[in-house]
Amino acid sequence: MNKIPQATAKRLPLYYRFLNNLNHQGKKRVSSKELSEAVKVDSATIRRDFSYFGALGKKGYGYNVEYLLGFFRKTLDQDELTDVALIGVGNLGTAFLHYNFLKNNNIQIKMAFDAAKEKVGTDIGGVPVYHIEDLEDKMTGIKVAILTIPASEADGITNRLVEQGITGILNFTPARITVPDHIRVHHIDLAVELQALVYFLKHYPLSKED
Amino acid sequence: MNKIPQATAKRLPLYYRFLNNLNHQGKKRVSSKELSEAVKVDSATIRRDFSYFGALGKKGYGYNVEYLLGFFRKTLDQDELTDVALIGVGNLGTAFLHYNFLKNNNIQIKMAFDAAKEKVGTDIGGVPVYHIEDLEDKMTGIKVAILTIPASEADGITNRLVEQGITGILNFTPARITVPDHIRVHHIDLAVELQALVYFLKHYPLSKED
DNA sequence: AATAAGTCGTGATATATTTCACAATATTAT
DNA sequence: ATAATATTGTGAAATATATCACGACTTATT
Repeated sequence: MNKIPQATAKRLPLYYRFLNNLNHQGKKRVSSKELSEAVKVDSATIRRDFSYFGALGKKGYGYNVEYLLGFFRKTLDQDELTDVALIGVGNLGTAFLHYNFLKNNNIQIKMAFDAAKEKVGTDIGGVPVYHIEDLEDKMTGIKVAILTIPASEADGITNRLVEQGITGILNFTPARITVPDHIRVHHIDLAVELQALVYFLKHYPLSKED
Repeated sequence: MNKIPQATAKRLPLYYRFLNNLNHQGKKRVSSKELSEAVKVDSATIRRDFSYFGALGKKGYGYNVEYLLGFFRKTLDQDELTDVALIGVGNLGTAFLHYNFLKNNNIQIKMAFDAAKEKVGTDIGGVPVYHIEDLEDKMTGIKVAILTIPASEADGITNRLVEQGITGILNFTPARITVPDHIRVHHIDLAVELQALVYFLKHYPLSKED
């Protein structure tokens, strides 16, 4: 089952969300062409992506929205809830806390940490904010963390997270953190994204979108 | 000159920032191996990336930090300033406004727009906030926009940006916006990123980082 | 001066991803 | 019923990216 290409895996949450929208709109069937226009992914790519999970559609018909949705729900473990901790309740962190992941997703931000006294003890978007000192005490059992702290804090906090037994980190700091091999880190660097866009605009005019 | 792979282009801002750090630390030379450890990119990939720009290093020595930095400064148009407008001054938008892009970068957020009266007229991180109604009036000459608004607003605002003559959009809304072919859109979907990380953790244990 | 160690640049290869294009099948229209 | 149209699933080809591995050259060491 581990033979799904990573590029495909990255598109699954996107497909899932759009199928959910269609379902709410009461749409019963959808073709790869329609889906392609909605999510801006080539229709052949969509069919190929789906095909890794078997023959989910019907020739000449398309895909049954409800069936496909149900299938992805299982595949993406939408039943199983994943608890996440957020470290750093600045503007970016707060944006995450207000994002209602539970609405469509299988992810729940269970707690947040910050060093600022005025934030500790509050509730943001229903998520309690604890002091960063209490990380080890409070975070038992949580395997995924979102890092929205200043770059200068990244290494120190990362080490504590590793110590605590984390398995995945979504790193929004510009620092490229070092972790043992068994821990997965995804980097999202807002400045790099913006710079890359500007670079593409200057050097790859008129090309297709990313 | 347009033959640089996109994957390489996406890493350039990253290299640039780390070279800048090294330079500030007073380091004179650096090898692809050292750089590899810092930015977590395979050293052969780094050498290949650099090689698209010619022979920038010296065999047996490595790369001269200052020279390489100067080279990238030119290549990445670090001299030329790109003005950017930010649409939507919520938590995510505010995070961007506090990010000091000018420090290391060639990008300046020149203005921001929001619909909330209490935000209009203020200055956040040195960036003036205008009312979204005034978008067409104020935004003349700006070619790049960051979209940090609710998904429901995405299509409407996008159309106005297209009308106004935008060429690039960094879209943080979950909506996949539709634009004419000559406009480049990069999507960053925070929920998708988090879901993808969780999916990888469950289905691709122990693999290398992304 | 000779040797050892370090490092680049790159041809070749491996891996990953996307896209084409079409047979097979389902639906719709007449 | 029949023909026309729509759409999947996938082999094959194309494209894109990453990695290996080594000759050539530089620097450091003895």
